[in-house]
Amino acid sequence: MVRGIRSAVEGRIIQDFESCPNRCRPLTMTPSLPVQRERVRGQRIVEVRRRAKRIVLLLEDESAFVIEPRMTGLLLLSDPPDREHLRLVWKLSATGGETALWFWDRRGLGTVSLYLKGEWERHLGPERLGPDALEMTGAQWQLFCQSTTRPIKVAMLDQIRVAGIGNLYASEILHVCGIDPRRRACSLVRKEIGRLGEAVRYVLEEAIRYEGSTLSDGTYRNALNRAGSYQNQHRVYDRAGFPCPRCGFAIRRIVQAQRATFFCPGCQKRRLWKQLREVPPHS
DNA sequence: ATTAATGTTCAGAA
DNA sequence: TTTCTGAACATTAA
Repeated sequence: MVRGIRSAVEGRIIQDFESCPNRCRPLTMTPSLPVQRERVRGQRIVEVRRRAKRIVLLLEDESAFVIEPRMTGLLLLSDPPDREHLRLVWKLSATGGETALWFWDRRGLGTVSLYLKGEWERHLGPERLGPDALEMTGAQWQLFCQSTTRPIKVAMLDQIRVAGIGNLYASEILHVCGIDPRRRACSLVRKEIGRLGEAVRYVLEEAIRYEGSTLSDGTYRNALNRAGSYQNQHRVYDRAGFPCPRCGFAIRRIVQAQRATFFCPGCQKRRLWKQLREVPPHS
């Protein structure tokens, strides 16, 4: 998302910031939209940044928008999937006219907050969000695993411990490193933790390269409303009953912490993994 | 026609 | 202190 909107947004001045007329309920916004609007009109957006799963728009007075798309929120430069669920628009100055950044959100679970200088750092800081999954060192993964007795899959979704991994990718990551999602985090041995750290980076970078997963309900789209293609690379997610691409076992769906988990009982063993090889995408 | 499932975060309870 | 539960929401599939 950040890469998709950065060049169109950085350096531009916010001419106006408004809700879009539709029949949806208003989004969660702190402070309220009119207050946000008053504060940001006329200000330049100096930087677009990512922190875990949040998008940060830094303004010239050092306040910042923090956007949480949650499940279905999209930041778009044009061409929304439908008019119905357009929620917000930033009207931006552009050379020779106006451009716009839209927030579209089918379910409306997304949030848009405007924090003052000093405030946003706290909301993105260590009490609210752990280290970014893509920046974790081996030593940090060690500490992470030692820090809890919960199942590894559940722990990976705890954004205070490690920030940036969502439900879909947690299943994919554990399959790549051959770890059973039911294993307690604190039971992993050093070699497994090393593999876990590698798999996190491998899967997330791969998913970013494919521009995310657009599932059957048409969720993620990029800034130009184009579907991603990582769903075609899924090894286990949403593939219950299909053969594992690595060992051929039928993929299973279980529920952990009220969330769906997909894994392969054949090559994600409770104990040590066996030799793993590269997993090709399913056909 | 009703119900379950979908992913994410937070408040509040265990 | 840590972990778990339910609510928030819209839409679709069962």
